[in-house]
Amino acid sequence: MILSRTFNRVVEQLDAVFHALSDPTRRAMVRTLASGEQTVGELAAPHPISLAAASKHVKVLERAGLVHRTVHGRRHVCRLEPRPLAAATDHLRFYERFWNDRLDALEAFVSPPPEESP
Amino acid sequence: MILSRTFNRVVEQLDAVFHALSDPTRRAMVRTLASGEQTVGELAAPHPISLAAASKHVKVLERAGLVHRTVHGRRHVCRLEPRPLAAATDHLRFYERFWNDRLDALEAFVSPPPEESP
DNA sequence: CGGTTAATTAACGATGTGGTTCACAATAGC
DNA sequence: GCTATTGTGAACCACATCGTTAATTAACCG
Repeated sequence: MILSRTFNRVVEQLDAVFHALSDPTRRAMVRTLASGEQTVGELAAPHPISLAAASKHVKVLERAGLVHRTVHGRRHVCRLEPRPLAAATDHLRFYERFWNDRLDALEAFVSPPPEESP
Repeated sequence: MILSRTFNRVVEQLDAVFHALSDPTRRAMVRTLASGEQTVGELAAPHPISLAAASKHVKVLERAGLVHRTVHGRRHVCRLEPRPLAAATDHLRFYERFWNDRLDALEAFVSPPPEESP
């Protein structure tokens, strides 16, 4: 019961992380945050959207656990949280062997390697 | 011009891939496909949804380039395509060093390593 | 041929998304 | 204290999503 609740939390977290990353503006914000903390305004600046829209994006990132916010006076300083990114990467890494095999097979098909000497 | 169009295609592809992965049913389908080809019906079977709903999910995966479909008579056989997964993984791997550093810093904070002998 | 099976398409509804504008709260600074 | 700055919240719009059911297409099979 507790286990299944925990499982659900993990699944929903993954949902939220992938959904957060499915928007190019938010991916750009994450990239920006990788180089250091930024306020909501600074995150919004490079994008042709209103501050209110940017605020919503930040909230999506926050809900996904990708961003942590610290309020300093009237400035909201955002910091990138590494763990959900690591979790998402882990999830994809599950397929690594699979797509290595598949891509190797593809390459082998395109340019077959020389036969071993019999 | 051509370059920017190409860039847009890549960005939209990433959008589509992350969006496709943001749904737990679709992630489960992808996992299933990692163990071999499956028809739409077989992909639908484990999930408590109609075949029509599953068909839509498959279409989303297809649009993201994650799945390739081969029609054999009335059966639509789906195969996992590795490249978009590799692309998404690459995108996340950009942050790998970042979150390694951050997690190391966190761990160091929680349990400081012994001081070097002075 | 007729019936069954596999899958898509269409139409609908509830809900979510991404954007806007405007009003508001709270802090900073003169 | 007044004003400008920073950010959120609410209301709204157009559109996408995820599910349903019902109708339709296409292929297999007895």
